[in-house]
Amino acid sequence: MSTYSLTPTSYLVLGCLASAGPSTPYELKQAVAESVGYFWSFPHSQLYSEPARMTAAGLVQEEREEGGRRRRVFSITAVGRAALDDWLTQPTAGLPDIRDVGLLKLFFGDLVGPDEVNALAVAQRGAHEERLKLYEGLFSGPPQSAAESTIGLGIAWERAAAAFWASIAENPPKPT
Amino acid sequence: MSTYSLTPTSYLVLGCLASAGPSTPYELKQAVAESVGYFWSFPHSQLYSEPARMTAAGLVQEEREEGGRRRRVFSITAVGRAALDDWLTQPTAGLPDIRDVGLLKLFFGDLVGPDEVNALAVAQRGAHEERLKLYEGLFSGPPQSAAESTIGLGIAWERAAAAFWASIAENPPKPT
DNA sequence: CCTATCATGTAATCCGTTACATGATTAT
DNA sequence: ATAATCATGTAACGGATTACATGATAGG
Repeated sequence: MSTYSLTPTSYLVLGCLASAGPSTPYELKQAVAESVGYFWSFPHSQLYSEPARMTAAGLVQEEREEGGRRRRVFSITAVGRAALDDWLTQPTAGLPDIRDVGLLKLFFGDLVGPDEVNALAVAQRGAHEERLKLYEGLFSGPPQSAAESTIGLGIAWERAAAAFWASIAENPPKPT
Repeated sequence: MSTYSLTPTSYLVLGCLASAGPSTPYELKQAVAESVGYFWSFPHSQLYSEPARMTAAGLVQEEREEGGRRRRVFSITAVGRAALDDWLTQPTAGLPDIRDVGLLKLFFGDLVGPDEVNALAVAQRGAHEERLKLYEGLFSGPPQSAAESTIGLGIAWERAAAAFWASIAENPPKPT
């Protein structure tokens, strides 16, 4: 047997197929772009290769449309659904790395100078505030689903990050 | 010419070499583990392969110790330092994805049920609080350097995330 | 009709991870 | 001595990104 293992991307695709029903890669791309893609993005090519890999593993099955373009339509199998449920049922206490390029530059800020750190802080603050506005404009009322509730963490993160960079800009760290 | 391009990991290594001076991969590993590794971690094997790649590109040079174990010692070259300064000087307005596995599970929470979502929220809240305590214990006074100031974002993030998951646990999203 | 954009897909490369493996050093 | 742990390194695999490429549709 192969050492095939499912990545978060795999489960993302499985979850989308379970939620939205049979989909073409392009439909997946669109669905991802306006929802989960806000906090977990990747290029569209993976929405072609990942279902293909999972088809080989039996978690997903592929059909072709009859007429016209004969696009591929993927749907989740019972095996795939079981794997997804297994994964969703494990609570996951692990935390992600922040892996923020701006923060990495700040970390090495002493190698350059306060001006460069300040420019970085201003740029980062602006970007976070912009993203915050985008998030705040997405929904009006309280979240209507678990999926919608995820935006809350996005908003909290952007607020925290914008405030952090503002404080860096106001009170730049000076090396001793 | 090769299409060699520097990744954030490359700059991380360059920055460590610029900050700490010539280092062996193991010294890099230790330095990373107790500082930048808190928000940008990777396995130690990359601290062997990455300097090797950069040596080929002329950004870093390698020497071997004389006696005993003849370990590799890497040091940044003038070319490497210039590349690092270039990178540090560009302000980087780009934002990272959150890419949080727990958040991904929450996103698909409607596929399982409120109990599973609650268990997830409790586990995530606990993990974030634990990490928060770790961060808060690292330094006593105000940050003494740009590097130390990065912990501020870590703390802000953990607080925001812990509060978010607490709110999910208290007020679980119910699908309509 | 022509062209710009959307839609759909493939190929190749490479970074990052996982796994393996072996020298040194310390403790008992 | 010998086990255990720390230190150091390599090999191989595969997922993720980048780049390329072509088919449809709509607008002018």
